[in-house]
Amino acid sequence: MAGESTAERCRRAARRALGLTELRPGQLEAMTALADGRDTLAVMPTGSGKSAVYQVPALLRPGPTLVVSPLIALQRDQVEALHRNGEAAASVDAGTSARARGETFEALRTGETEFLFCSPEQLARPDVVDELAAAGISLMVVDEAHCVSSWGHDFRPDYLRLGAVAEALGRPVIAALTATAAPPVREEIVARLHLRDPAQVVRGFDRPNIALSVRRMLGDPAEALVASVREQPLPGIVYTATRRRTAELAGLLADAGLRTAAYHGGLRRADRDAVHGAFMAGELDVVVSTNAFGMGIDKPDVRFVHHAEIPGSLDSYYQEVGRAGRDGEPAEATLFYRPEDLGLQRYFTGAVPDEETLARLAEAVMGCGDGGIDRRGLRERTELSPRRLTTLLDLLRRAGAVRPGPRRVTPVPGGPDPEQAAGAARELAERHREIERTRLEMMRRYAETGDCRRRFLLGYFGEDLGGPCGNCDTCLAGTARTPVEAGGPFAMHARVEHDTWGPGQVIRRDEDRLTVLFETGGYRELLLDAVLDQQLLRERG
DNA sequence: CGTCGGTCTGTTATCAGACCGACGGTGCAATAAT
Repeated sequence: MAGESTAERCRRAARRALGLTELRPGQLEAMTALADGRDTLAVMPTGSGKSAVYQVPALLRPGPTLVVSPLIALQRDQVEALHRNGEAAASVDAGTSARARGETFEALRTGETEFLFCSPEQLARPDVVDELAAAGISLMVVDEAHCVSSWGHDFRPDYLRLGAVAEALGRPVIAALTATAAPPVREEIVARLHLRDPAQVVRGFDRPNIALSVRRMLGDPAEALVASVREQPLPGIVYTATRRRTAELAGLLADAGLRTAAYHGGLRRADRDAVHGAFMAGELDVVVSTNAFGMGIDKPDVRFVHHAEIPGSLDSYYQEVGRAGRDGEPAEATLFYRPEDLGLQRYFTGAVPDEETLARLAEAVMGCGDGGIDRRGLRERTELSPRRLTTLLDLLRRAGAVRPGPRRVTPVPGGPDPEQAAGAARELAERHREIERTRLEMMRRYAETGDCRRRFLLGYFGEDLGGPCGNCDTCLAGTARTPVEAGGPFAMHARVEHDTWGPGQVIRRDEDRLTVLFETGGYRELLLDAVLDQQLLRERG
């Protein structure tokens, strides 16, 4: 229809294909940007219709849609949901037979299938990338996009290759979707996925119905935690830091007469599914879990989320807490805090690759001349696992030494020699670890603050809650102060620069101190007096 | 980085404390044995 605006076309498609009569403002904004061919980063809470954000533009744009999703279970859920709407969708994973694979790609090429779901690991296979390139993917969606930042560096390094995959696919429009991402995580998603001038649609992080509190523990919190759960409306989730602890706490809760189960990544598939299913069906009062329990759990009536140990960042914490009270009714989030527990998280952020291995790898690439070497050959020569190889190659790439392509890895002409490259790569890894440590440090400050917890948390995510929230322990105890007047030097959100940590932004302002998020230094707290006396910061326009 | 469990040690224990090493989360894919 000539003259019809993109937004109007999105509304109509949403109504016709998905039966959505109302669109939320953020939803429409993100859809419209994508339908107009603009890369988009959408940060929207679960339950705000993130799927529609990519499905509507997918239907409006010619060419099939690739959806990258971290869990096979999530891929299947989404495929089923699309089938229920009468849309053609499929997924491909390691369990897909060669024959089914062939048929799926064929259907994608002919336009019979609109949506294909797969993991980042599938996209590390050159044959899969070739098939998708032949199908002419027009929209690439990265669901749970915060995984790029939280998993890419070590656990699932194929997340780091998605930007290169997009290039190899002829650079379709990219949609990055997530429920939780603090400003530096957003920046990393944009950079890693090579988003070009993306529309950023960020909708409210605040979940005012969740009461926040921290209980400082001197000894083992188990007893206090069990007592607290017994007084609490059910159901709920208890997060622990180790697998062992899930069984221990689940046992204590069972002794207290609660229907409870332990959950972690080491359980057999069938047991995990059984716990998940029982929790969703309302047959369990409490699931005691490691951080394995989470993505894909969208149960509206979770009444509490307790943490028996501190998690590694506010990003993780808020993601886990966000599983409470999705129905909007009152819910509780309590952190049982012991400073000793920070040690485990410090260990988790630990390892930096050694320079010798990096140099050996750099040497192996450079010793092959300009034509480079394929990944298989590199694996044989260096005896590194595929995962390790991907992680190290990414560091060497950022050090300007190598170009890791889908098949071959080539040296950068005129780049640094292996020793220099290894040194630079190691430094990048060290810097990343330091930033991780500052994120843990922010988690600790949340646990120890006497100020309004919600204001602290939202400040971390880049939002300014005007005054104390009235629904956290510090507000109820009366220790939460009203925020310092805006204005003056180094106001909230002011752009600043530090000699060592480079450019940054003020993300929090207390009476006597500033918290600044530096691009290269991570989160740092600076005493205002010292800042003024020693001129530690300069304000930038 | 901190905890846990085992072993060692010492003006000889029905013992206490030091010391040491192992261990700790998230899932994909691919493979081996039925």
